[in-house]
Amino acid sequence: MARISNSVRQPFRVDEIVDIAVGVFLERGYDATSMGDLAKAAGITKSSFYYHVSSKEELFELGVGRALDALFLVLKEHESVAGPAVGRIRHVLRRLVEIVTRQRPEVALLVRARGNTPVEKRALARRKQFDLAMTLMVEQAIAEGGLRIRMEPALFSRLALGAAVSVVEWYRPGGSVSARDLVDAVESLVFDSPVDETAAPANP
Amino acid sequence: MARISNSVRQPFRVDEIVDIAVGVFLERGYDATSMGDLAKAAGITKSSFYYHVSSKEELFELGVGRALDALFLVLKEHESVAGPAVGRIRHVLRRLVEIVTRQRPEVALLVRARGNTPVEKRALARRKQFDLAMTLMVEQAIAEGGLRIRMEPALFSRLALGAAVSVVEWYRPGGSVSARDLVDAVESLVFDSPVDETAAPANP
DNA sequence: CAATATTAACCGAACGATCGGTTCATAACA
DNA sequence: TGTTATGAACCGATCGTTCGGTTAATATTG
Repeated sequence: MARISNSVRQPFRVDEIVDIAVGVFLERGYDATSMGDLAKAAGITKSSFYYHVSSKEELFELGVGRALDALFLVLKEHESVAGPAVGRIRHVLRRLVEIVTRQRPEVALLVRARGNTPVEKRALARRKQFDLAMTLMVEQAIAEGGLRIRMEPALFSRLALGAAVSVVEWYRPGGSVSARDLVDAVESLVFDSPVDETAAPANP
Repeated sequence: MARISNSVRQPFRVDEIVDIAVGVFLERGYDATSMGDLAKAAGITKSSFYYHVSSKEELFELGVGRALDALFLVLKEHESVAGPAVGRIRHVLRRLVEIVTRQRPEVALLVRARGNTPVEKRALARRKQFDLAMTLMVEQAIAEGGLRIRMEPALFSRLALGAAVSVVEWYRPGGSVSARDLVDAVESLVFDSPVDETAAPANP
């Protein structure tokens, strides 16, 4: 009926509320998740849940904000701005997979957004900036002669990022494939050839 | 107020209703789309819409059914069962991209399903069978010596399919990239190397 | 062929349930 | 004692769905 004693349970912090929310969003999807579901997952009532966040949309903003912040931080890392563009692409791709494994719920919230509301539109716009940064690196890598692809740079960028991001829909920590292996696997899929290219040369 | 004259407009067929529904689902998402939205898109009232389909869930079933039927038909094609496994994988992957471009709304409905309801669970189970078929081909290709990958077959299968399927979220017919180019691009991403592998050999 | 009966295709209105969100009282903390 | 954190009760809106009624098309009958 009122506040819970600190000796029983510490009061929620906002980031804990967001943790719970994005976790349920990951499993059930954003739209299919009601505020009542989230409150139940937190073990409090809906009205108590609203004490910590002002709206469902705010939870979305906080969630995707985490994902977008993590993505753009990668672009500022030293390995993302120094050296040949091919190496920078490899680094960003590897770090992206790491983020997907570590912040899976938040990334899922981002990549599943349809742009139905202004808030979603803003998130998609920021994501588009990330894609553009990747495309620019691909173009630079081609200019440097370090990358030879048979498609437009934007398409290569989209497919590579798509493969990396698709991981959010099935990866489970502690599952049969480790996060480290996953990073290597995505890089290998994009940069290595699984067939003998000397026999049927794709990049002559 | 009642039935529309045939001279004005032909009555809807069920598949036309499904066409409309999956189209709106693609843009707004299944959960975010109300039956009223669908009726408005069809130009009839909500209750009239219910004359053609019994429930929203039935629309989902009919939609994902289309996608799953198309996928499993690919597995029965001659090029999917004859010849070296590498070639069969290439063919299935290319045909998958074709289906993604041609039946984009239906595929989107399938890959976005979270398994929240029994109907969704059934759809995901069928999809899993398709993934398994792909994995088996990868294993066979490795055994034949036609495929050399640095990861588990199931992982390679998931990433390749993930890259192909990720296309549903951005491809638009008549856009900057044609469906044919897209098919080639996905195959190239998976089977070609964009870097000089003789310098830094990944498959020694 | 004209009258009649039946079915197909639609609409307006309303249903119960659930949605996101609010108000207010109350107990614990500082 | 004022602030913080909670629960009970509740609100209007919207959801998927249903129902009663209406008209166009079609099949049957005389």
